[in-house]
Amino acid sequence: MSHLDALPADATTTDQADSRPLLRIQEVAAMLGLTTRSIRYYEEVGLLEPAARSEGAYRLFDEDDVERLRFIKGLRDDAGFSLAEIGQLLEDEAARTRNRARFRTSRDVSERRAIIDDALDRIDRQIASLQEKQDRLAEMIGEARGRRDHLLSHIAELESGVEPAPHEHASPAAKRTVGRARAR
Amino acid sequence: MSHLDALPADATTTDQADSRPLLRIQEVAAMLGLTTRSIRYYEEVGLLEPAARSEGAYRLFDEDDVERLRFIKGLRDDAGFSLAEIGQLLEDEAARTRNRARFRTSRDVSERRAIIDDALDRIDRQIASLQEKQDRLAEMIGEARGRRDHLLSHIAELESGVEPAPHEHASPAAKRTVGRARAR
DNA sequence: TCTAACCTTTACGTGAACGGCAAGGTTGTG
DNA sequence: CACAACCTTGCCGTTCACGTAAAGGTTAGA
Repeated sequence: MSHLDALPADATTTDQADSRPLLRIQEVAAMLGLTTRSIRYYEEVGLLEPAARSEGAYRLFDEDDVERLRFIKGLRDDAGFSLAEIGQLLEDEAARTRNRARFRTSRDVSERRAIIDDALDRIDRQIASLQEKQDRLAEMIGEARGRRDHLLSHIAELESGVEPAPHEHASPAAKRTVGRARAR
Repeated sequence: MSHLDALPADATTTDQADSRPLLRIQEVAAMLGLTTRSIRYYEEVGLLEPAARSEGAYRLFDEDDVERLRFIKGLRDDAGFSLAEIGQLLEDEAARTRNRARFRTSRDVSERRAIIDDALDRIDRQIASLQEKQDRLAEMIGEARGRRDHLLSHIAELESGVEPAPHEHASPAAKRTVGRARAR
């Protein structure tokens, strides 16, 4: 299912009151929790290109632009990618997306197929990158859990035989059966 | 020549008869894939404090320091936390580590218990942070998979309505190694 | 003892990712 | 038409996370 916001019909832009609502930079920024400066900067470094410009050169963003920006923000905030890495992940997807519209009318099947395959490859790379990052995170969580268990074993040690043991690192591996107080 | 005063019998660079080996900054750096500058910087911003200094003020790192640095690197590279956030996660764990020395000598069980409980809380917060980040990553992966499926449906659409394409593509779930070295 | 290879602090430089003006043009509303 | 509230480009400033010398002290080995 889609994840698009149902935005109010009230468009502050040139109301061509039809298919695609176009938003100005401030609206997009507020909507996504970005600053206008950031959005302009992303454009400056080639991460996106607004769908259109008004007569007076105002940037006008469509649904896809917003979606793309949301993705960028996610990659930056949640995944912690640099803008350069994000650029790699997005590559020239914008151009490709535009191409998709162009080739929708194409009757050359193999060409259409090639375009879609290309997009698929790119998405697969995106997923692989994210997955890789998630795996490393999982590993770190595992390590943290290990440290946690280690501490729990110390607690168990305290609660049972309370004498201050000689205590040097590395407790016996037999201490694995520590009751789980509360995890996660 | 500097003043040679009463000096604790050890004061060694490479391990002597001492139980724990102390490493110099370059060794630690090479070992972890960090630069010496980074390590000094982390100390500068309060992320760690080397276990000791040599007589000539060389930084000397023990196992715990290395472990801590490895954790910091993970939080930075894999989880994408800023050094400020890492500082939050590590809090004044350094001071707590010093407390552990007191802990070892303390015979007061409730005090020992308190120290451990505190450490446990901190680790739980670390895990929660990592978990949260992992959840958001999972969400992003889900969205990417959604886009992928969408594309696949387009492919199916193409394949059903036309004659077979001359050459085929790689299998759908081919896991391609996107082995990119991280910059910096 | 001498020396190469480390290390120290101090300090200025740098790229990334914006923040924040200024000076001026554009848009919707009264 | 007036005007506030947007927007534009241009440009300089800032924070973070280091890089890169400079000037000198320390350590281990021959």
